[in-house]
Amino acid sequence: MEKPNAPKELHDPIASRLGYLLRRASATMMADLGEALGAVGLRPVEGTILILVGANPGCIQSELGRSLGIKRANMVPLIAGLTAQNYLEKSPVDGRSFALSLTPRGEEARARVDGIMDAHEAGFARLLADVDQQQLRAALSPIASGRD
Amino acid sequence: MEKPNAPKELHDPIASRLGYLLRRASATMMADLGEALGAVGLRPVEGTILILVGANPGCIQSELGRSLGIKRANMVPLIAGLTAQNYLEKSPVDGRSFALSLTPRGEEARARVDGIMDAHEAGFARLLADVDQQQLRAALSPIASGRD
DNA sequence: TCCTAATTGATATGAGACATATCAATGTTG
DNA sequence: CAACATTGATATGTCTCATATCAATTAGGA
Repeated sequence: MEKPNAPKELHDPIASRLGYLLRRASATMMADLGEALGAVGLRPVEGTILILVGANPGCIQSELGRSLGIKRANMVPLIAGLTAQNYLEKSPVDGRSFALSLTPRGEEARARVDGIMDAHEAGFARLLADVDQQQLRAALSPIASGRD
Repeated sequence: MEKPNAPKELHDPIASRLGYLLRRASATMMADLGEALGAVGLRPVEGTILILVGANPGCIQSELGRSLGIKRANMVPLIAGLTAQNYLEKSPVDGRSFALSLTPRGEEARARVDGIMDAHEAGFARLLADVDQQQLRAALSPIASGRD
């Protein structure tokens, strides 16, 4: 046989499929971001929410959910957790909804998250030296918007 | 105000991040593939396994797991399910592992899955008319291989 | 204005993906 | 042979995501 003691590697006709590549690439980046955000004690979703609230003070959790593709029901524990940890503040705007904003602690965390995300993306951008980043984003955007 | 009755849309400084785009694009394609594969009664993972076993008859489930980035523990119910439904056959090669192969029913399903996946990818390829597909795959591959 | 619709936050609940720890049986290697 | 690694399996826990339902509230059309 050609390579007697080589670890067997399967022929993979799936590896070239776009959907599969997206899934695996996304998982890789999510795992990396998750580790990086461990330094702040936040998960990627939570970091994302802080950034989004920072950019949209006064927004309500339903809007956040729509923007992130997260169902209302699943936003509840997320916002509750961030509020309980004093990252977010709620103030009633309606009889039913609350304007969200960052607490000072939340703003501090948001800034750290932003820096961590920059570094995280820069690391992967290095893997893509010879790829047109603008074109890559242009390619992914319409797919990402496909089902919201 | 500028647009009185427009549904509020948040400013989203996250939407341009590569990792986020990958995650959303991947979710969109997975959902679409999931629907398409509903016609065969298989989930995306299961379809992928049939294709992989078809291309590598005699492989064992640990190899499949490594190739797909699925932990050994999580392969067990997958292979058991496909075997119970008579898509896969096991024959002992070791005292501990089994050579996997497609049953006739499995081969038939594999062929249908392959066709469905082709159509599925073609649909999204249309969204990327002006993007170099080769370059896109070249960009994603190194990221996808980052953490296995 | 009044009645119906839709929206919001909340709760309960279930499916699926993925991880870790552990185990017995079996191979492999020094 | 003895130490180690691998395989399949089981149990278990977390996280994401989905649906159904609810009460309160708001918005819109007749």
